[in-house]
Amino acid sequence: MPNKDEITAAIQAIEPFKQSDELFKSRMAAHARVLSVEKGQVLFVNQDEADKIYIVLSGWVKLFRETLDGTQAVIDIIPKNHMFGETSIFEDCIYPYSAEATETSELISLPISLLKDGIETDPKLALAMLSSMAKYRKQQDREIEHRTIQNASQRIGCFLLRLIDQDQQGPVSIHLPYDKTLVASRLGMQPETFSRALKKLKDATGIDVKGATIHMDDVQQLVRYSCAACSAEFPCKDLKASAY
Amino acid sequence: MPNKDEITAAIQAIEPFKQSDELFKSRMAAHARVLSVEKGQVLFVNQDEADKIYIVLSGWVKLFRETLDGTQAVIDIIPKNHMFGETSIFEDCIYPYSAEATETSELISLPISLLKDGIETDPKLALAMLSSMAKYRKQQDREIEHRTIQNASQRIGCFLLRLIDQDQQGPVSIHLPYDKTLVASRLGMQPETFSRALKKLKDATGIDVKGATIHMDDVQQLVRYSCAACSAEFPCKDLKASAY
DNA sequence: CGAGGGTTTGAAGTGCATCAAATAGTGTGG
DNA sequence: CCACACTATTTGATGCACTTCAAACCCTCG
Repeated sequence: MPNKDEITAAIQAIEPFKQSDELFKSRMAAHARVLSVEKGQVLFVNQDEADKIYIVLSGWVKLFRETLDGTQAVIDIIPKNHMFGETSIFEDCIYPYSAEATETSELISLPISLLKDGIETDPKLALAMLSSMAKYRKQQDREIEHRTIQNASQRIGCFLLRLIDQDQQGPVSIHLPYDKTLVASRLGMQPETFSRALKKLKDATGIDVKGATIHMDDVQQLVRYSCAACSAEFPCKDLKASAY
Repeated sequence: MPNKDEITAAIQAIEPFKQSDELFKSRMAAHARVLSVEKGQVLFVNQDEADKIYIVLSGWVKLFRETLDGTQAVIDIIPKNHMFGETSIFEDCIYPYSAEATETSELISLPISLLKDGIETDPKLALAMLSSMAKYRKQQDREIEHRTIQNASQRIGCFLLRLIDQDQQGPVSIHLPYDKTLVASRLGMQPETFSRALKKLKDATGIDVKGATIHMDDVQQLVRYSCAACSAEFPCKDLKASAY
């Protein structure tokens, strides 16, 4: 169970809050509630009235939307020290997606009204939010690009590259941050397709796959394969934020 | 050739500028430059240094990125009275995409520094930008969803629905805003696929297609077909902004 | 009328999804 | 420590959706 200091630290770690008013942050910390959730627990569903924002302390939260027949589209998977639910501030306080813990996780929740007030009264915070929103937008644009021009194997390769410290030279080991099934949905493909595409990636680049651990002698093997079908050049600096 | 009043009106029409300071807007108007561009003319390319933002007065501008081998991913197609290039403010003033006129168009350009200053000094403008950014983000989220769970025909149907005044009852006629080839790329499919998928949509819903004009007796025909594979219900209010 | 671009059609191939089933891996209680 | 139950992952077989390449058609505009 996190104590006050850890809560403060978590709030401080959120990108747009870093430079913001200390008083504002301490007010947030004072109103924070810690919650522990089990795997599969739903935090809210699409179109719910939004009264809280959440910060992930540990574990992972999947954001998604689904159709009446249950087909679902994963929008994002939120890692430790990131926030979600905040976009609803600009949308009549309605969550634009559902949120579910993908494993046992610890979160903190904060009243959304606090953040809303903060943004409206502290111009510096508003600017910081703008900047983080713009960054997110860029990621989404790239996501659309990837799904348009990269095939399944290349998308996996690209995903792996974003898990690496991008300036790294020489041999690298990567550990998948969560279930292969979840990675697959994050990349917009079926688990079966993921499995086969990973094998294809292995044959094409010579990477070494053992369970959830992937090893390669040189990052360039992957770069050549995946970044060929992308408008950006490796290292794709701005995307590192999407990593974990 | 647009005169001063038309320029002022165009600036005034941009969503985030509507409520902003009059002085700011007149300063913008004073610095505005009108430019006429031919079909195919490139305004800037991905990674160019960004010194201007643009507003479309007439015609259409395609935003896209492309890989070394020329494959391109269309990010958006900007209609009249909309702005583009402004996201670069938050990204070291580098354009994150290329821009090309898809037909003879009239634009105005504004120094990006003006907008940047405006956002930093006028909190109201910053909030308005935040709000419009959030709206755009929502659209992009939905775009990803569509490409994940809708097939080609459903995407076309959804696109058509967004061209309609969504509360409309009874018979409707729609005219495609631009080339079918361009619509296809906007929806992430090949022209051939578009052609065949449109025919399939016609067979499935009974809509009437004549060249670029599409007629139907009842919008519900399309709604049943397309919105089944979407997490949102018709009318999808917030997406109307993406229409034209 | 002819040229050229936009659009459609046909034929063939590829990639991914789907369904079904086998296998590997993990945690549980005995 | 083993056997069982359950889940994650892989594999196989098959089908459908979309792409690709090629060619025909259509429309518009000089």
